[in-house]
Amino acid sequence: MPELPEVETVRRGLAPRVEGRRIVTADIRRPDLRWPFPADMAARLQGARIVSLRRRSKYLLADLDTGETLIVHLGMSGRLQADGDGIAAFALGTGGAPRHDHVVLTFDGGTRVTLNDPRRFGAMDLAPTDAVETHRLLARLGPEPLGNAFGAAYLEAALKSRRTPIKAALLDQRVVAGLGNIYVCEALHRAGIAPARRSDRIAGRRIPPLVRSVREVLVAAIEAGGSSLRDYRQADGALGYFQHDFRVYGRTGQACRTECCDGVVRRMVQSGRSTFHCPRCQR
DNA sequence: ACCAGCTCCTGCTTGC
DNA sequence: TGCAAGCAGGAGCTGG
Repeated sequence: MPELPEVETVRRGLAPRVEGRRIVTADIRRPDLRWPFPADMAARLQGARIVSLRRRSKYLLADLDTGETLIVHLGMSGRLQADGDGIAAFALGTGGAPRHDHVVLTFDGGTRVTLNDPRRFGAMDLAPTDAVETHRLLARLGPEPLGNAFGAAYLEAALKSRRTPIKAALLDQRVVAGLGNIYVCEALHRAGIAPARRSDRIAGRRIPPLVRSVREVLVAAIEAGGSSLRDYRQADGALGYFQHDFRVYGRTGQACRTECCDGVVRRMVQSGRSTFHCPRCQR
């Protein structure tokens, strides 16, 4: 599913098409995704103008001129795609109405934004803009990995009290918000840290390179338009292409891409999730 | 308090 | 070829 780089790519694609635009119709085609929508969501959206489209972690936040913010999470398989203002609609199905188009917003000027989510792990909710950070889905999120609050001092303190493997700690959204399985694997590989290493047993001198690796892999992925594995597409339907730059993710049995390392990428399972790593250069 | 495992759902891939 | 099990990028919840 979309991790931070994918959500940011979608935000950048959508923002110029929806900011300043008014929602003419909100077609809510089912009552829920992971959780029920607010019963009056359509009424609260219709007529509202989107002032700005922001991102917090993996959440898209559309601030409305009504004083509310629309919160969107794409779960594992969610897509948000725009069409109707000159861009061709991305072909989702083979004729007929595409399956799993759960919410369709039509804007003045003709732009249409469709939320498609086969697995329905996604979410949508409305909250007062001035209190959106305290919404139950956002309240416990850690710092943005690309923001100033995420640095070596912060991360060292956060890891010191945790006995879980570093892989699990970086996946924990309370530690740092926005990383998922792919980018944790990639960041740990770039930092040369073994995914199974206990968080509280990582030497202090190794923390700054880890922070740097997290930032580098996210920035590179955003520049590449995200990673397209199964479901993910950019807002205009285009594929991301960072998956071609993976150094470990999904590369079981292939050569490690670290310079001068002759290791082979291995897959293991940590807390039920696949971890890809090079046992040779990650310690 | 912390942490591992389960769970929601659909669909693609893999192996027999 | 057909079928069923396994697996997938998230994350809240439960129970040890």
